[in-house]
Amino acid sequence: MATLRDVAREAGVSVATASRAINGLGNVTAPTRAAVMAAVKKLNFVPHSGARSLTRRRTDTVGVILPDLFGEFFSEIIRGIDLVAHESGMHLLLGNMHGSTHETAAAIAAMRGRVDGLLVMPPDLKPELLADYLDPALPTVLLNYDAGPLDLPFVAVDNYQGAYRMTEALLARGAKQVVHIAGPKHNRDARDRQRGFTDAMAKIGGVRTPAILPGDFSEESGAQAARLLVQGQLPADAVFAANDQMAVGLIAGLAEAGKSVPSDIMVAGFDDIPLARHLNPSLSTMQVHIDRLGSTAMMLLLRMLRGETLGAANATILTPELVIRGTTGGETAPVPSSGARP
Amino acid sequence: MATLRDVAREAGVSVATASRAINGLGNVTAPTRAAVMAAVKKLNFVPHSGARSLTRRRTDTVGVILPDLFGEFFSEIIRGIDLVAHESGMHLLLGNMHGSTHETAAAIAAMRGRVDGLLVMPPDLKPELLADYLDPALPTVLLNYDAGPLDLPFVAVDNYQGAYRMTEALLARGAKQVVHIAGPKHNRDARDRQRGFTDAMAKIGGVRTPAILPGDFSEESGAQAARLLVQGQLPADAVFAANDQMAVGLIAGLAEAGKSVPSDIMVAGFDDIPLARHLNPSLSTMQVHIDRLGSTAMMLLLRMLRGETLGAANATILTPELVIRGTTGGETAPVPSSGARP
DNA sequence: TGGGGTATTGTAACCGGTTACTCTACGCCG
DNA sequence: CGGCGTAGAGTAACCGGTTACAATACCCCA
Repeated sequence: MATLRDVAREAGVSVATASRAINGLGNVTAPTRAAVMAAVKKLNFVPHSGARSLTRRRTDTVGVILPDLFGEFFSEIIRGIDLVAHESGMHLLLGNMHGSTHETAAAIAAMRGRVDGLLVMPPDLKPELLADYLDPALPTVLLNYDAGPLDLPFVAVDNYQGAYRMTEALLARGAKQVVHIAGPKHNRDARDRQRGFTDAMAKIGGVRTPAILPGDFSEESGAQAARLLVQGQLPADAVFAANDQMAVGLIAGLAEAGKSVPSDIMVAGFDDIPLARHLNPSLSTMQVHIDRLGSTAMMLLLRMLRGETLGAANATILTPELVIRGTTGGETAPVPSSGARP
Repeated sequence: MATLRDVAREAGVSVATASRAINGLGNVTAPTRAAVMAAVKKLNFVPHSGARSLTRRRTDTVGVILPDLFGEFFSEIIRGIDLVAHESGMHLLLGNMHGSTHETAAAIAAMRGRVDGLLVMPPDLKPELLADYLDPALPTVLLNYDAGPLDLPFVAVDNYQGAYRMTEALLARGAKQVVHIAGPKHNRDARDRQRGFTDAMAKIGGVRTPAILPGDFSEESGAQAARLLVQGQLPADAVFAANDQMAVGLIAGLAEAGKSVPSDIMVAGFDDIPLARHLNPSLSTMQVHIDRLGSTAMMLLLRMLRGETLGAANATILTPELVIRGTTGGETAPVPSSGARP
């Protein structure tokens, strides 16, 4: 692969001149520039981004560290980030914490020198650990995580209010005994959603200790909850799952047990993953514009990269919207949505 | 941010010794190593990956260039790639061609000096252009693309045989008039699937010119096809869509028109996206293990990175499997699947 | 006790660009 | 016609690591 030195030699100029010509800086006569460009073409020269970023002290890349890189939820986040990043000519370096704390540290460390800023979503990491891992000099925006004393800007979903409103809606539709399927115990989103649920049950429903079944955000744990519900003879006329995935599993489990939704029991989820509207009956849920989570965070990061100093005060809280569909007795017709590929 | 020089000074050794100690090479006494490590801890030193890769001439990163970064299809590919890459300690740098040829060139160029190898999926790029863009010295594996004379290794799905087998299955289930909804005209996968369909119709069904409706792989184009089918009074007892997305739109469109699946008309798709099994009735389709597309390509790339010379002869063709579900009158019960996050 | 061998450590070049600073040559002015 | 200002081009330091090679120190044995 040709280097800048090769180009300079070929064009009969110094590396400095070659560099200036290629980067379109001033102080280069037209003929000189032409000669350099000819050499570039001839040698098929492409600047070595690694070397370039070393001296420029800029990589034009942002690191994205998520618990996972796939699934509808993360896929949407990445899409939101990419939308904004691409507009600013930024590249995305993906890191994956694969669920382990140790991996998280490694992922963050591996980013050093490769990125100008970081977007991190550490749903079940302790703030102290995060402080250890992060480089204070590297602009960082957190996703769904308020780091408190670390004073980092973040973008989050108002899980508490969302859960509160969904519970309220279920009660308004006539449910008396609403059961919640919780998410992972240490997961912040899950805890906030559970709080919203219990508060709404207490304040609106007048129920002090509503029934809560364990879950871990997976489809299987939703099916498991259905079994508990039916076999345990738990009285319930509505179930609010902490996320859509569990609601999907729950519905399948209920169907197996011969319960019909929504006539026997109403079901609601949280997130509005694309699948939600395709179920039959379609799933009532709290709509989170997941992609906005990513794009908003990326915009905050861009501001930091431009030199602004941002902190927790610049946090953006996204409010989810109530979407009533078939599983709570709303409209049932599935709505066609976006395009896609093979 | 502390540099290696800082660490060396702090530990009272030379940079060379510091480097050796940090990288665990030999020829460093225990006390020296301890001193260096203490300095590393104290200064919170993290090696600068950019600088490191410049001298090592290795980045431990692979570039992934896809038409898009999101959606269930790409998300699954990324998952497959990550699975293998992560095991080998490799990072993923994502590039996006955003549908434009010019962007594709830019994306590939931006990878130079940042990655050790490339995974590229250029579904509608001309081979000549690809040859211009790619660096012959950079190990590259193509996804769903046989570059012919370029002689690059690739991983692809046997679209022809898959479509043939699905058509065969529909005929075996008693369909007489099978209609195909095609994908984008210039898309290779789409064309191969169409060929498989027409060949099967001719050889098995004895139909020389089967009905084919236009489509573009999007859900909306499937709904559009449903309208054509119903309004055009096209006689059909089965529809084979070139991908699942279109099948989803088709089913919604048929429901709107009062046609019931599978009793009035059978429906089949291709890909087996996660959504397929959640539909009601669930969608019959050709199961492609999309993640394997990614993981297999990554494994080929790893071999090249280890020094093997691979070409088109090393291509892997994945054979999709027939999955009969409710939309062709098979089993109807939805099957719970994998876990996920909020 | 001196010489050879080995284990540690240091010096400095290098990866491939960028850029501060220097040098040269030219045009213009007084 | 001499001196100054400036544009164009070159030299070399530098980004932050790695590593070939040189230098030093230490050990052992004859």
